Amino acid sequence: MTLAAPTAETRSVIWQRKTRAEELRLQLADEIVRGALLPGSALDEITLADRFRVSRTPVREAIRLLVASGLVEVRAHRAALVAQPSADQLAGMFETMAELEALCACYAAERMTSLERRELEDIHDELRIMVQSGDPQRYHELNEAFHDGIYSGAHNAYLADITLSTRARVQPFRRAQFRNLGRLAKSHVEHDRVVLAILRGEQSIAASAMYAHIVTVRDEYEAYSEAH
Amino acid sequence: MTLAAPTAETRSVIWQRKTRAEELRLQLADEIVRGALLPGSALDEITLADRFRVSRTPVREAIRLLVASGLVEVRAHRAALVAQPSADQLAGMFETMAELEALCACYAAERMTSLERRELEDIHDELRIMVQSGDPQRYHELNEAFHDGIYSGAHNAYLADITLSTRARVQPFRRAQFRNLGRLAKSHVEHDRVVLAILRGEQSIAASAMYAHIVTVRDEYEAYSEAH
DNA sequence: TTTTCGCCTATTGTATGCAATTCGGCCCCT
DNA sequence: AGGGGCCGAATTGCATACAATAGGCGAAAA
Repeated sequence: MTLAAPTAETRSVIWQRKTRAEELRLQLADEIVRGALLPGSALDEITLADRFRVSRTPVREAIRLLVASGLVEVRAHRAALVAQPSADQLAGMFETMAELEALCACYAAERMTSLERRELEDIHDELRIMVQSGDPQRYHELNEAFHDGIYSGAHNAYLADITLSTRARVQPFRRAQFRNLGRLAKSHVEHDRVVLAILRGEQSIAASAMYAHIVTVRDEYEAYSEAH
Repeated sequence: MTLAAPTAETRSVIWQRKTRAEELRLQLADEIVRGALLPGSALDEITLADRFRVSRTPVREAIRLLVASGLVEVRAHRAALVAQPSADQLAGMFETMAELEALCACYAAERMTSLERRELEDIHDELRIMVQSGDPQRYHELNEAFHDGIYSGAHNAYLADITLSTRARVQPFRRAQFRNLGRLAKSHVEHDRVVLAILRGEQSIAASAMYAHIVTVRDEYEAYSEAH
């Protein structure tokens, strides 16, 4: 979800190698995940084409790519909409995400190299500092890196793909969770259990700890959601 | 919105409601999964446009939809290719599929309605007959219905989606498995264990039985693959 | 006043033309 | 003779024009 460093030089190179449709896809996916484009809002082709200074063709291609990834929904002859799953669908996504993350943690405990384990521990330590300094934005970035590290540590590219994709699809519905500093501290305690189990190679403990962590994340979302 | 009766007239209307790109997507996905389009083969836009009597535009859109679903790969200014995962990637897909199917079976054992359980049993019984009559094509269709029944019985639409999608992506690499009549009988015995556990509501047994079933499917593929 | 029918407009879906880029082949140089 | 660079043909990427469709709006009838 992170874009390349925005130097003028690399941007021009990347721009020439990648197609405009691909750039648009990344940009739109980022805006949806970050919440700049809210679920249910319409993706008007002409407006987007005008905004990005391209024709409708690459805009349409980008939208089609996003459709299959689940972030966008279309009906024939209607504007594309940022996906707005029902409560049931969202519950299923959270449930599945918990299982997938737990599975990644299980495999990670089994398969991570010692280098990967050290890197995970480093990120975890940085997160501990963030809890105290209380920078939600930076915490969020490190948290993503933490989970990404576990995905790749599972040594299963396909599993990592669909887990990350699931996380992205759920992300628009849990943006406000890191405003609460108390949540950060609790989250770190949960991470702690996961890291300990992974470092020790305790697969089932890693899985259940991660599952519990995701369930807590879901509960926090639901509590926040009910209150607003 | 109410759906009209499926007379020839309304069918033509429905046909016009869908877009050509969507039709193409379904057609191409079917050909890829069925093996008419082999992994690694090029999807030439002009050839496809000519074949389906449309312009390149809907062909391109269909390809973009398939790209995001993982059945097709593209590089800028190169022809799209039917996805050809490496041995490692394929192994990861099989491993993930086993976990996802096991998870579906677990939830199905917990959540299936009595009607769903009866329908699953019916399909299972039909499969038993197919094993004896030995119609591989019909067996394949019923087998798909069997697994689909478990997916929907899990009562988690998102999990069902990604499991089905995973199955589709792996399908091109296990087409020849039902030629072997002995395999059909063994497969049915494995199904038997799964069905029994689901009907009894034994979640963990259902999951492990399904996991074992998928692992066997993978092993059969690998044996076949090595021999050819 | 309400409901229904039909036209109109705004937006999406498709076709086509042109630009950009890749790759194969040829030529030249060493 | 072999390797590297350059040019051309073919294919994809993008822009624009046109067609088709769904929903809005208004008028007319109940």
